[in-house]
Amino acid sequence: MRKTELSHADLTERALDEAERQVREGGRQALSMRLIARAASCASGTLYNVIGDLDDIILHVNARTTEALADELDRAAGAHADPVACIRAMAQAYVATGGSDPKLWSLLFDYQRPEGREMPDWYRAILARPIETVHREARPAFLSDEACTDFVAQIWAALHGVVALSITDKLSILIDKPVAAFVDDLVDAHLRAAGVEVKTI
Amino acid sequence: MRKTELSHADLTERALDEAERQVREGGRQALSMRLIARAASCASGTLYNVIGDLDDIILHVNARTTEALADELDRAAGAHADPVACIRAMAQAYVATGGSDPKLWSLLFDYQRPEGREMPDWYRAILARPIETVHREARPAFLSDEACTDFVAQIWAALHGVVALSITDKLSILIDKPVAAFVDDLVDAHLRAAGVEVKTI
DNA sequence: CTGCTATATTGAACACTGTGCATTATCATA
DNA sequence: TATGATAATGCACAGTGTTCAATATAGCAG
Repeated sequence: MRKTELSHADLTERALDEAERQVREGGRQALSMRLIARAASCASGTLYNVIGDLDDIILHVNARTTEALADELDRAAGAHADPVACIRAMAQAYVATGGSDPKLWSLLFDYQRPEGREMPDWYRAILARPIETVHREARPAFLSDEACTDFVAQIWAALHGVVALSITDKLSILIDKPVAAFVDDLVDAHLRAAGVEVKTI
Repeated sequence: MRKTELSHADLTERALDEAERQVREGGRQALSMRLIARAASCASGTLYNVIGDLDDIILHVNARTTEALADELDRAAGAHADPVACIRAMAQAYVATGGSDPKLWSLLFDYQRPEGREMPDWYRAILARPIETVHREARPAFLSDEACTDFVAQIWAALHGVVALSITDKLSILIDKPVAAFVDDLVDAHLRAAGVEVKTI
């Protein structure tokens, strides 16, 4: 029973590659079980055995997107020693990554599990990864763990909002400055509110 | 040509009532042109003549949701004289309204027009309405128009993020305090950052 | 290497979907 | 009332996710 496990891993990868491609190009609407099966060279029924239904496939695509974000945040943080500089860089990395593949991000942001189907634990864990990265890097700038947690939660929600509005073309209703500048202001505001030492320009 | 115009208005209302009901109960997935037609007592083709395709129907449903939000913000603001109290009340009204019909709000937040089809101007105008309400009520708390605009943009994006995360069950990953308390903290932080006089607790 | 069983794969079938369009019916005017 | 324009109809088309009986295959005992 080893051979089938290997080929299952292969098939899963091919299927998710195709699913991701479809979403990137045409959003949730473009996802097609039949086309994924065709691209992965298997029957549609096989996808149900190996991965699951369309909801499960979406979950896996979202997991990939989240891990890509976590990697990007790690990269951004790695380039700076100062925690405040780290926070700024991570915020910019967040919106840059989000803006680079809007359709993929919409799937991540918007997707609600159908009622009666909870998020699996492995998925919750993956969602937590990028947040943990931010917390770890930001921690030295704060006096207590609680202060840091509150700060991270607020800035995370705010950035989520910025990217969501920006993707659906609704940020332009609020402001006309570029997103990057707006994000800088937003981060500044939160740092100031949290009482973190910030250089005034 | 008056009679048909009247019946068109009637049909539109019945169709949108049904569309809204469908979304409220089953989200975007539950929307069905055929079922809307059945409930509105007309053929599906007629909907295309009178309202448009499914994308147009979604736009109209979203317009209704936005106007309901604007009304709710007006109500919340009307109950307070002090601009800071107004801001707090409107923020709470925002998340309360958003949380009360998650599926309807997901449609409003997530919906992206298909490429090549811009948002019509009448829709952009409706989207701007609740933001204008917030700006008008918050204005006295700020020294300049620009300061107020910046504040509104930031708080609006942040609240959008909070509701979006809360709807998709992702806010619990960040914090365990109730949403209302989190929103109070968020508003406080923004007021503090903007240099508005806030009573410390 | 053969025979057999358990497991995996298949693809047709089902009940849907949005949308286009030729056909039919209805309305306003002459 | 007759006629030309306009609007409503519902079938046809090309898709959709998902199920499941039938088929093929893989792993293993002899």
